[in-house]
Amino acid sequence: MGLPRGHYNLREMSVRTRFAPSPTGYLHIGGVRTALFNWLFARHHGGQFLLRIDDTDADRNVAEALQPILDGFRWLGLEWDEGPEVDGPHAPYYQSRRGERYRDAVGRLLESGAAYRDYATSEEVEAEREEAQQAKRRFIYSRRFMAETDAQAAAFEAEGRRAVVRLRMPREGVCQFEDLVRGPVEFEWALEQDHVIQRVDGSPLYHLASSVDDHDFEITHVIRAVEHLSNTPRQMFITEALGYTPPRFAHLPYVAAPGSKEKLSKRKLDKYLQHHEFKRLHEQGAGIATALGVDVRPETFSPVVVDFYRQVGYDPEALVNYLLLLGWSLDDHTETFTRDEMVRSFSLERVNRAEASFDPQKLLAFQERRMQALAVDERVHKVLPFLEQTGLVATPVDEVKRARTRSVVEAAGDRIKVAGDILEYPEFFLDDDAFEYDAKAFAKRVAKEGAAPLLQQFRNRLRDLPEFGAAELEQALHAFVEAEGIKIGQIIHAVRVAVTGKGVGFGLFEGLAILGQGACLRRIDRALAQVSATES
RNA sequence: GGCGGUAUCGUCUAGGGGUUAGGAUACGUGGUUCUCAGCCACGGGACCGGGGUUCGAAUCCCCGUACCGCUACCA
Repeated sequence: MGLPRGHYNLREMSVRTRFAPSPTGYLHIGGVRTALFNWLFARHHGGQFLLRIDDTDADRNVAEALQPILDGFRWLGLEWDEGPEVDGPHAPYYQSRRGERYRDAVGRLLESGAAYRDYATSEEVEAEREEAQQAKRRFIYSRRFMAETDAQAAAFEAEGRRAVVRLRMPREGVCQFEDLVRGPVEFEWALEQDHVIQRVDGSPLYHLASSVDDHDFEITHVIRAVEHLSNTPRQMFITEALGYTPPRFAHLPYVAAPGSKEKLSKRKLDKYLQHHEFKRLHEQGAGIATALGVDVRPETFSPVVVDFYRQVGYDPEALVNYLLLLGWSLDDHTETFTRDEMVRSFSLERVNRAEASFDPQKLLAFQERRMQALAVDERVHKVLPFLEQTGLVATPVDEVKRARTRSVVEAAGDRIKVAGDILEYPEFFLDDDAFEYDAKAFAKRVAKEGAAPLLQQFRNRLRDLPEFGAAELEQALHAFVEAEGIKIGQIIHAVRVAVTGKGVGFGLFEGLAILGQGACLRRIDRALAQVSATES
């Protein structure tokens, strides 16, 4: 504890950070948190944030797999200053198109002796590794197949061997650096392997490409997840061997799975679904997605993936605000941040060092708070696409339906927590004979002994009402209750079920007023007809 | 196995040699109400263990323990 953090002078430096997604087809929630911190750090210092595509290993369709990721960044409002689609002075930003730079770097490393051609097969190296492990020794590659001269290389090649390029790592001393989150860090060089930086086929490996690009793109601060902490020495070695100045490093704790300290993974959805709250989050989303006709297979639809939140109608500000506080805090009480406030107050000094598990409940709480803070019209705007997508209103929506939507949103109030929750109220958009009755609620409230006659009488009162506003309706119902000498519960639930099909919902009088007199009467008649049909 | 990291309510966290260890979320109880949601009030809930230093340790040091990460011709 109390480790000194890095103090450095940023006045003369233009801060440049990067996030480097591989084109996998989805944007991982943990990745977003890392990207967010990079973005915030750059914005805070008035610098640039760039996106670089790590596709050195990709034989897939990069464009297709990249699109959802770029869409995700845009949805979250994490605009990049240089990178795919926007380009910039250091283009291209795809590693697959920078082969020349990497080959050049390998050539220089070879020339200076910082790297060597190695003619061992992976099996041979693996055998050495096994042997060391058996003997409980540290594994250090023998460099048995190292070719230092062209003659040696030719000899190996005559045997039919082909070379990878390995780093000639130091075998004594320590690698030290100051991590901006974790303080001073030390690794023994001798524990480092002679990492491969170029494959047999001549393609570059990650550490080489990354180190070269970070220099080429003038990255000043590499902010990434801790799993890269132990990769740092080899990258510093490459960087320095190339004669470059290494960037500053900051290693963030990773986002852990709900209720655990394990790294959150895209592949373990089944496991997370055993976590009660995570399951609820997923189910709530799946309900909305199903109504939308969205594919909910786990490969594409998972709360681990950012797209999930976009699809079910979360507000990106809520997600970002939640993620910000996962591993970072300003003080002991500030929870809600606007984008400007985040940018203004973010600093690496206040990043936590321990991993933080993803808490679905807290995310939902941020989302609810955010929705509550939005004006009705803003919520209407968010909700409309969901109604359009399900055909509940036409595209584009007409003024009548827009007004109806507004009324429902206003009446539903806090009940609409994510925009997709509007789909809980289809009865306000469907014809009087098209919405469904919840069988259980119907049996309990309408088909129940004595309920129908009361409903019939109250229907007639509604028919005779000159004004059909919520206040008049409330007054009418209370008058009815008093006249009949019944309890309010005996009639109000029956009316709700008859008119909305459900036992639960927002204020009944608001609901009746929204539907209007004609619809209410027709709906009650429909319910009463259904009662007599079952009775006979 | 080796190397590295981390440890405060269930969860996210603030704090930090002497505090009633603070907030948020979740949870419980009560209130408001036509149901649900919300809102209001109240409540229970934490410094991983053991040594050491010290008048005093949750805080500093050491040793354990647990959890996690890395240990690729992946990124």
